[in-house]
Amino acid sequence: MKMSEGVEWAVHSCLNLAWVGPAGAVTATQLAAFYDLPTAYFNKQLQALARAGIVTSTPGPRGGFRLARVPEQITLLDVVRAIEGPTPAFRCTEIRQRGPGAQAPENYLLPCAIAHAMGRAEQAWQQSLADQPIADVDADVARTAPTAAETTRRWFDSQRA
Amino acid sequence: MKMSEGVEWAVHSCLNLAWVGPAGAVTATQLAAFYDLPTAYFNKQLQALARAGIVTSTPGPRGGFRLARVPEQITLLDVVRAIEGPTPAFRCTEIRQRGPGAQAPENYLLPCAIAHAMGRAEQAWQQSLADQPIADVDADVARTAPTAAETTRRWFDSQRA
DNA sequence: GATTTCCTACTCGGATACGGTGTGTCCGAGTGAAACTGG
DNA sequence: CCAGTTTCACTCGGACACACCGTATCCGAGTAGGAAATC
Repeated sequence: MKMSEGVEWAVHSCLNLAWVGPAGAVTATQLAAFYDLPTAYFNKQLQALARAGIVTSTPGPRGGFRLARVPEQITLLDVVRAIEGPTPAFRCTEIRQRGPGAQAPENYLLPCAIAHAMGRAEQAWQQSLADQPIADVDADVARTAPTAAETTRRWFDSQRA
Repeated sequence: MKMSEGVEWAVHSCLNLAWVGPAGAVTATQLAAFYDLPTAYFNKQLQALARAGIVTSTPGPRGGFRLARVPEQITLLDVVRAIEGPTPAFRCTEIRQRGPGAQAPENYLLPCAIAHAMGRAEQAWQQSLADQPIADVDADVARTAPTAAETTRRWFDSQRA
């Protein structure tokens, strides 16, 4: 069970966009170049964020991406679901109803106990993600690497010139 | 991010083994036939459980698998980690240290804030799994489908004859 | 009849192919700005 | 000098290949039990 690599890129992009601010749009090329990552694939992930309403995209010259909301209102769950999709990790295929062990359909009105337990765990995971907005991650970065935000902002500003 | 299908099979197998009891070993062929699933692949999952010390395997005629511990001491986390492996879903590739945005290595002594936040969520997930032994799932099944345990046990007994 | 030997059938276990999803890349549609032309 | 028009470079957006891991399968090593031969 592995999470898509794009999630890491997306969260970093949200942080970068938050640091740059809503004034100017940042292109996918610039965001990819900042980490030396494949441009086109990076763009693909940003499109997913745009579809989810996390960032807004403007085409044409001087276009690019910018945050659609303030960092306080973008949770990690939003970003993860935008990239990974809404499908839960554990998918009950109802094998209990298959084979010679199967009973009458009336016995399967209640959900599978295993799926129930797994769903509970996943809900705990999602809750933890939902409780952490991008702003919180930003605060953690400000505490552990105080110079990162300002340095990043200046680099993107220099690219715009 | 999807979990391996084998997890569902493994948990069901643990429940079935718990219902049959430690007296007689159950073969992979029987467990697979019970749900009408591919035998060889099912065997592969059971091997993973055996490597993790969740079940014990005995070769030869009258051989098979049986639970290595009582259901109270087998958590869902044990089963999931046995099948999925210990690798966490989110793997930080440290892209923050790549590209022109990289700073001096001394700035990266503390762990990445994003990986930290993701790790916190995964820990909540694992904790929820660790808090639910197979015995709890068994109890839930006994509540929602009281006849399942006894019916299953009888079917496997009939196969042994 | 009891014991030893051998054999056979059955089990798990790891090594070997196939397919689907994530990964990576490409080119086209749309847009805004800048340059050019005419008044 | 100013307004209108044209052109063009730049952006996102979706459609197109490649690779790796999960899925599925097969055959071999090992073992227990039973049958046969011997005493």
